[in-house]
Amino acid sequence: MNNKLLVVVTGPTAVGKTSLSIELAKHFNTVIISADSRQFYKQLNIAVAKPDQNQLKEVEHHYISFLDIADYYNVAQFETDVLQKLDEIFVEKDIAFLVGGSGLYIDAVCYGIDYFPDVPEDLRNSLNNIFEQKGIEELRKILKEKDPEYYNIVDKDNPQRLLRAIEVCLITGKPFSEQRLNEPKKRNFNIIKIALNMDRAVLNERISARVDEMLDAGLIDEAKELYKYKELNSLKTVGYRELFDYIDGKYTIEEAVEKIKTNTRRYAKRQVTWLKKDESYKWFSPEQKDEIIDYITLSL
RNA sequence: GGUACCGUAGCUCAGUCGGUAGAGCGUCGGACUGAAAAUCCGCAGGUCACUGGUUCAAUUCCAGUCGGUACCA
Repeated sequence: MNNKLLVVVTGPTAVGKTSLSIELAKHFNTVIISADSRQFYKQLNIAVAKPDQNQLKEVEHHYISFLDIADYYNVAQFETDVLQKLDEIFVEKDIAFLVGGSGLYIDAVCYGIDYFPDVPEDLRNSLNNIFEQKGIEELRKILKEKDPEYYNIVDKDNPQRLLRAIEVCLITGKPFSEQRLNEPKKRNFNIIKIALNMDRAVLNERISARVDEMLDAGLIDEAKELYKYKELNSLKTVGYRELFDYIDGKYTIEEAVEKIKTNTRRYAKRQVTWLKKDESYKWFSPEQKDEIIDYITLSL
């Protein structure tokens, strides 16, 4: 353990993570690592509320716009990448910020994630085909046979959970549950974790206002440009999906905008649910900049 | 002013041949180890516009009042 410090700054979407973290990074004269799984992609800009050019100039950011929307990427890769990047950063700096709203990605950096081999694309495709043709009951049947222990605890209504467990069983030849150690890994730096939140009604208003701003900034045009890639995983994203449906004539622009707002609210709620479970977060209002600086300073 | 229809959950609406009600959406809560801005689960919520009448019993039938919509003047 050295005396280096990673400061996590997270919270629901639209709470004000970006601008606050830039002020914090400037104050501590250091860099920001993004933990926003959709800001990774260079073609996604408006809907994912990426920091703008000026903000990116003010503070050095890592892991923003470093992937193509067609690239395959995952949490485990992120863990590896960020740990390596932190080694580089901590040569010069004593402190770094990890900022974003993707809770699973933050946890992978802080606690690690169990190792599993990559899944060949055709295996995932064929399992998806089984699901589409035979339904979820078939997935349950397969998993029950391959890994009865995990079958007992898994959410049996959730196709992604079932599919993932089956995948791992098939590529490793061992039950998923056996390989899921779920033990926090040791890090050679200290970590403090800050979560930002505010009154839900106020947050919901901010979400609504931000969506309107995105529309003014040209969100519809951005969606039209990306329409041809709509099947990519990276485009299964709030703000694009709803507009793709609008382009398809599924609903009016007004309906699509309402759906973006609703889905963003739901996303924010899921983020808060995830964070509340982790008691290591220290909660602040985004206005408590001075208190946050004091809190970080005490940990240095 | 007249006629017709309507007024049930936050919204859109179902329903009860009279026995105090439901669905979708939203809200709220939750799960979640390689799709995570993804995926999945759950709960709550209604003086059935108001007042009176008939009835053992009215959200339901009747009358009036108020509000809305359409058409006629």
